[in-house]
Amino acid sequence: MSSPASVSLSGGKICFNSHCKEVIPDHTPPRKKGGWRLRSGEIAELCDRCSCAFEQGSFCETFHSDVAGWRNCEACGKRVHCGCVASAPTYVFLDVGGVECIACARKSLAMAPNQMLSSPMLMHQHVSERRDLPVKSGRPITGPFSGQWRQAPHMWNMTSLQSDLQQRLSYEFDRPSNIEKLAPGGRHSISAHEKKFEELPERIISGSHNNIARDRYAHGNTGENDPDSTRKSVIPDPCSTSSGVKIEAKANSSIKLQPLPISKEDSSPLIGLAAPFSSTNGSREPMKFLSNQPPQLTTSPLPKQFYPEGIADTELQIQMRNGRARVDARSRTQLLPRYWPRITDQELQQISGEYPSTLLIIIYLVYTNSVITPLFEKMLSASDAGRIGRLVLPKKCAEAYFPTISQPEGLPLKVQDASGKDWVFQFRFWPNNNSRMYVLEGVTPCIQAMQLQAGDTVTFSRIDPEGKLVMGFRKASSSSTEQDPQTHKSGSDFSTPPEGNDKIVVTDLIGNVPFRASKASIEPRDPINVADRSSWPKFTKAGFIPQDGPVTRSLQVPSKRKASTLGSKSKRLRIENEESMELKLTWEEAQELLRPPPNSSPGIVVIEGHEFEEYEEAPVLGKRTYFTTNPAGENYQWAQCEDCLKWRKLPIDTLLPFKWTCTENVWDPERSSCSSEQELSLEQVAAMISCKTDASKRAKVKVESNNIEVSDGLDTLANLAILGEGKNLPMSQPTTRHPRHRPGCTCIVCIQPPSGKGPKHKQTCTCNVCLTVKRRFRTLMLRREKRQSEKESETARKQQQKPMLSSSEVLPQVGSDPSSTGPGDDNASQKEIASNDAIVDAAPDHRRTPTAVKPPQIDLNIQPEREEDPSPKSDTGSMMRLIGDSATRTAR
DNA sequence: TTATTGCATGGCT
DNA sequence: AAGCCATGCAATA
Repeated sequence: MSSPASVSLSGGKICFNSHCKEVIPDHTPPRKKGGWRLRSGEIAELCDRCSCAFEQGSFCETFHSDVAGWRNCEACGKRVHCGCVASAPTYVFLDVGGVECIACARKSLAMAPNQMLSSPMLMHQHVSERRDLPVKSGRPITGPFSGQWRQAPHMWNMTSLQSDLQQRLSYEFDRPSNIEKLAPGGRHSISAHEKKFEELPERIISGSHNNIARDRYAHGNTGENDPDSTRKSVIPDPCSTSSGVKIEAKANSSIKLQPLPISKEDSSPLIGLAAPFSSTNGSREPMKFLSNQPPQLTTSPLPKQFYPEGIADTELQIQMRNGRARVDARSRTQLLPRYWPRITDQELQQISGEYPSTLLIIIYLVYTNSVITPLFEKMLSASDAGRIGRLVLPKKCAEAYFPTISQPEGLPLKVQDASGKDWVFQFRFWPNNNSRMYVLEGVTPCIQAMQLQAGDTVTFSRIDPEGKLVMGFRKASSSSTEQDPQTHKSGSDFSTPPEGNDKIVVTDLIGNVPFRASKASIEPRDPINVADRSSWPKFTKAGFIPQDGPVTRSLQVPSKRKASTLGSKSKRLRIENEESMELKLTWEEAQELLRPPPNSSPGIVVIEGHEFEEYEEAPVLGKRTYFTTNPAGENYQWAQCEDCLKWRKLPIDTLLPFKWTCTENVWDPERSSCSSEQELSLEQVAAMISCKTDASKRAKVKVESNNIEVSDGLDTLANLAILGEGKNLPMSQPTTRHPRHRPGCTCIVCIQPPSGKGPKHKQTCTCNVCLTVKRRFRTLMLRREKRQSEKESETARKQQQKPMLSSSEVLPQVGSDPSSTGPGDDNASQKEIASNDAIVDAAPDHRRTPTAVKPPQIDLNIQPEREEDPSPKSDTGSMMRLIGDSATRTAR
């Protein structure tokens, strides 16, 4: 059975279903999901009827009802045909025996993300079957971490941008209705399909989190049972609205799972994992994952935390610790997002592209013996970092994570810093407007020891079960030139853990994003072989070097009130920018991948003076590809198979569906199967992507006010390509809600296209912004052309002479080339391809043409103007003006 | 005079 | 419009 379907006498293929025998006409295109996956990697070809049955999950019911192997789901009792390949994706095994149908498994999965260790088929299906879940309107692109933890390892491994985006666009998470589901049921066994884990340490593989989970919940599954919880436990059970899961782990081969509450406004899970990591050279590096999906602040009372009144002693805290993390999590959801310890989507993508989540957990399992709960972080204000020595604490954070204090004098609080040194701060408050203002007093020595300044971020975490508070920090990158590189690292850089401490010494468990920096220290390797144990030590060998985007510190260190106000403003502006950038990344990613649905052209809507493509039908997500030009000048694009992750060379004008696989490689029959080898080695492909990556790095957009560097979305291979280069990676900053758009706003909307204030975008810039702008431009030009054709016969005749409106007609001042034969965007991209002989990140666009021609030089740096310019030949060269003009007309 | 403390103010979300 | 919080500032040491 090497081929999905045998060939019938009539030339057509016979349905793979042995009970069917129906002939599949030759002209029938292969169904993407028509059948199950064969061992060869191919998809069993079924006739329409069988294919439908398979897709509807009724295949075995239809054809195998009288065959042995049926069992009942342990949870719902539904019949499951075990042992049949056709049903393999529809159930999972339970450790405790028995099976669970996919639906029930999914529910469990929603609450126990470590079950991503389960069948990848399950996960795959899980991801792809989320249409049943509501998608929040208005925020189609959900939080960066949405679903990431629940992806199958292989999904992570092949996480390309589209995978991530697809998930974000396609589904949200189940909201576990009760936490008890976690304890029973058992961990799903590791599927035989998932070869990646065959090499995993036995202690990990064999370990079951069940015990831990039971332990966790037996110990006090909620704060309600905690002694300290009586202080202020008026919070409803968060599980009723919880959707997130926090992962905790022990080195003794177990994982703790803790659902984290998500506010009702938030649909994404809050997933936290913090893990010190010890590499082979003995250094220890923490890791963490956190959802950075900002939840809405709720108005419910804050849950009280674990510290009893007036107690800051670690030993005592231990006694109060049972089940606390859950309460913590509940609290966190009510904190302002800006205080969330976080990792950005981009970082996660980088991480996920390189190291599947499971690996991270495993690494965590192997090397940690503590559970780390990131609590919150705060960017230091000038006041915080000043000599007064008072660190203003976000009220909700203080009330949620620090001991309750009833007197303004507060109590001493012991916090361990990155070096293991204990600090004692006075945690107190001031009455303020019928409220309280919480501060940590006496932080100056600590701040100075950490060499922190305004703009840097301090982080607070907790080590369980000790309950030890740990304080880390993250330097604002702009200080990098001012400081010793050694000290510029985050507080979690822990090359020499204190001796005699059996526990992992937690340094910065929140603010640091180890993967980001570790990336620079990772040697390039095959991202597919993620289970290769030999590659683990490479993971975190070097210290973490925060790569925060440059921040204009001067704006944040005011000395006078006036300046202070400026400082305050600038901090907020900075947050805006940070958020903008984060949003921008997402937006760019989306723009890059979204395209009009088939047989439909986008409309244009103008929002606050900026136009957006509007699709009557849902836009299509396309697969991200990379364009290359070989030495012979031939243009290709490269795409990665969704299944086997191999890279295939395709014609340049090919438009790929989001989930594209080798079987759909009709352009190269020899490589139309996952079993066929890659034309180029991963290294070679990576090298090409590297070219692109470098190029896009050079073309990064910077926000004027703080010079935050923005990276385009990196996908797996791009990650691979830049690994080991030792280059600093940009890091997104904490974000907050998006502010109103105002003059001077540098948010994603207002900076589109890149304004003249910031770094100029070159004509050859292939950043997402530019590509999108070009694409919009082309779209609008085409629309304009169409309009003109309809209204003016004379114009129509001209159009007939030049079937495609040359950009030179619209922008004669921008130096179009007479040889231009296609839309400007295509030309622009092609020019770069031709001139650079390198891969160009191709914004998916079905109008792309393979013809390499000189592009019209669209000025990407013009200042957006909102006034309508009636003249399409405005000498401003402002594409935006043109677009705006066109858009405005279109909107009419 | 300087540092510290406690509270008030006002910008901002 | 309420509340947060960055910071000013007067009182005090």
